[in-house]
Amino acid sequence: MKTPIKKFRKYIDDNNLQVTRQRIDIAGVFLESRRHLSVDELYELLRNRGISAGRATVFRTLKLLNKSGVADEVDQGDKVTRYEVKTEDTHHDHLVCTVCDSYIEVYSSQIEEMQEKLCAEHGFKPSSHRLDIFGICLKCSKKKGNKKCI
Amino acid sequence: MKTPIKKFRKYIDDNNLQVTRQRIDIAGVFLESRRHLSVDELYELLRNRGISAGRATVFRTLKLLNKSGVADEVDQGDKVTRYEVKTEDTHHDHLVCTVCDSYIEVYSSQIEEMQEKLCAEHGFKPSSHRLDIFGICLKCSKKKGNKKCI
DNA sequence: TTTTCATTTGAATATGAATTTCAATTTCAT
DNA sequence: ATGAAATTGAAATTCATATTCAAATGAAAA
Repeated sequence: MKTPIKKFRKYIDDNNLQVTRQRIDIAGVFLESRRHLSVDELYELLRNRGISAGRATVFRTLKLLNKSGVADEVDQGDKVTRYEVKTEDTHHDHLVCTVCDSYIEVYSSQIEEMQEKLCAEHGFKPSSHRLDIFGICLKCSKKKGNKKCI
Repeated sequence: MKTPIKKFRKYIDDNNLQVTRQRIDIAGVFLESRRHLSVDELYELLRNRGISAGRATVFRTLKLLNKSGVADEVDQGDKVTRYEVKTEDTHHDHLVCTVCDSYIEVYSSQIEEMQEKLCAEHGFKPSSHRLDIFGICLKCSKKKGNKKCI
């Protein structure tokens, strides 16, 4: 099992790209963070840690991480593309809270199987899918106000 | 059971809006079409039929149709918001072909049930969801070239 | 019908995220 | 160290979405 950072370095090698300070810094902070991050969010996170990197570089590095198979794109339906660290284990779906924007990652092999069956019935060859359930998380449904759930 | 156009008119009435030529024309063409339409696509469709309406009006009318409960937003993951006529029957998921951009609407009550269960396990109150499976449709997988499937 | 007042329209403009440009800088191999 | 090639990042561009505002239209009153 290869670590994300090794995967990233391998991709860089294989494609005759260079290992630069920015790429290492950006990948490092991204991989540590266990959140869904947009370009701007990651850019700010880097700034807060005193790491200098331009937005364009953050943007390009996230694309690179995605192509390396280290990062997955996630679309929370708000027109902003975010990325998450691709887990070694299976694909997962999301329960997205519309009050606090937090999310829970879930996985159901039964649902996956159903999907396979559904595709087969239509002669459709699936390559990826996305299941997002929007609603209200436990914390928020217990609260009165509209404060963020952290 | 109310027809979509009546629903739309009721919404207009209830909100002290006006029934205008443009709104009727735009809603008419949208409801006839059985496709997913973006603002620009619907705008072009209208032009082709010799119906004059500005992009801004098409944009606003689609929002209005959405609020009326006549149109649903669909996100094909390509950063363009499209709308589809909301069906009377249950919600459906999509098998989206990444070669020709066509899609098949599918529905599986079993998958829906699984989703409910999954949410319940996490104390999550679902309000909506989105399941899109991306892959290659039957027609495209039979073809050599990359021509559109229509 | 004519006046009055609010709503609607649509061309133009603004917004904002995604993406690209390009000159300056950095990296790597020699 | 040198030079070719890749990278960086500020600024510009693109493109869909959203808003502005003056002119047009609609509805209600006179």
